[in-house]
Amino acid sequence: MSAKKTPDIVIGRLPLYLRVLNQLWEEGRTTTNSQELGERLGLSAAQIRKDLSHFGGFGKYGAGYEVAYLREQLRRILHLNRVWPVVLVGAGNLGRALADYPGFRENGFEIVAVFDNDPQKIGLALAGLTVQDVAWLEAVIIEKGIQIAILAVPARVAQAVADRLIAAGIRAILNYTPARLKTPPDVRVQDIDPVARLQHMAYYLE
Amino acid sequence: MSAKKTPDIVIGRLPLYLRVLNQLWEEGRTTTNSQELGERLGLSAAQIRKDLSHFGGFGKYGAGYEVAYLREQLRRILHLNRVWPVVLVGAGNLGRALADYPGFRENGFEIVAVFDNDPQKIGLALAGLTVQDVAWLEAVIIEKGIQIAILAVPARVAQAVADRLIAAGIRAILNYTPARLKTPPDVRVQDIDPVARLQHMAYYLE
DNA sequence: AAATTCATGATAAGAAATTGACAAGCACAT
DNA sequence: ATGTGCTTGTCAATTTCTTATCATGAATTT
Repeated sequence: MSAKKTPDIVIGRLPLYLRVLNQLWEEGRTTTNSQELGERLGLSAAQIRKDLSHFGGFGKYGAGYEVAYLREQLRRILHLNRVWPVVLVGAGNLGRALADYPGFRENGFEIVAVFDNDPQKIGLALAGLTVQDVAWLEAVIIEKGIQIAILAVPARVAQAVADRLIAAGIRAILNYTPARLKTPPDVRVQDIDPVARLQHMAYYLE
Repeated sequence: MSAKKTPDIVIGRLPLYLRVLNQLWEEGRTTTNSQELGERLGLSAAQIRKDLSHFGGFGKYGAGYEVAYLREQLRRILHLNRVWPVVLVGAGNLGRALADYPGFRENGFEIVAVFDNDPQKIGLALAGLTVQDVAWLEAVIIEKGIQIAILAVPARVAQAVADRLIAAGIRAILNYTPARLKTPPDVRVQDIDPVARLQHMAYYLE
């Protein structure tokens, strides 16, 4: 009776599929197939069909997939048929670049509040928002029912801030710090760790 | 006679091990063990031992690992016993934040040149460097023998710039654009895709 | 209307990664 | 010097992930 959960690794590929479908859509294409998707993504056609099969049959035998329909289904599966409000903690160089980045809003994630603890930064205007004192972090998260946070603070305070975020109701953290966050199992963390990525690639260089 | 290659997924964890070892080192610890490393990283002790075993025996039976020694070995394996010069292409919001980020230099990667194609940005001072015309991209890469590039340009020109980088001798690209780069097999790409990460996490929210 | 073509979705096979278990071997205590 | 305790490194077992195969069913052609 175990409801076979879809593997997380499969979920992680769905955003890639969605992005290619968005491209195809912008190119005016109405249909595609697993082979084409695979070529664009550098994955095998079999894998794409297998991944999609976890959620039901989206294609037509002999004809492939309708771009608009599959796109819509993926958006539904990933819960992207809404705009998710996001809090950004940290208004340093990185935080400011993130606040200005239009890609979040364009893809369903809207930064609705920015926090910092530096009096010099509090009150600063940033991408249409005002940097707020981190003291009000919990109040804003609770009031607006926000579930997603972007963490762009110094590594040494990352865990403490994360704890506060989680206590206030945050369930997903995009972690730009190199700290390994300890979180309860129902809180998701994704690390953005460019240094680790460079180090990974350096292995293959000489 | 096939020299069993170490799986890429293992290589990808080594930077995480290294970071924890750096922490332990800063804390003044001289020894550790697979269990402690596992706890700090959220991995099983068995996995850490297995990963390390790909490169030989670094520990002592009954006693664990010497922090300084294991750290040094990992740095050697990852080719981090040197400073890698890096070119940064794109001096927009993101590029500027990356240029200012001290973490690259602190971990063995030094941005030695920044390029853009916008006349407004060319000549700008940026973290001790001057933004150069992207026309000179190849010349600088070749002259300095650079193998690593950070790509922070608009998505629509990402592939074209990547092609130029590769032709000039770049072998590793840290790709901040959402484009899926097509590269020869001997060129490594690591994508930094925060939107995809948020979408991944959104699946688990309600 | 029947036959052919085509790409899916399901299943099976294969490959890869993780976990478990334990002999090996060093350090420390006796 | 011998014994005990502890953690590694390896091998085997298990689990997970990917790839290959093919019957199925829709669309198009004859």
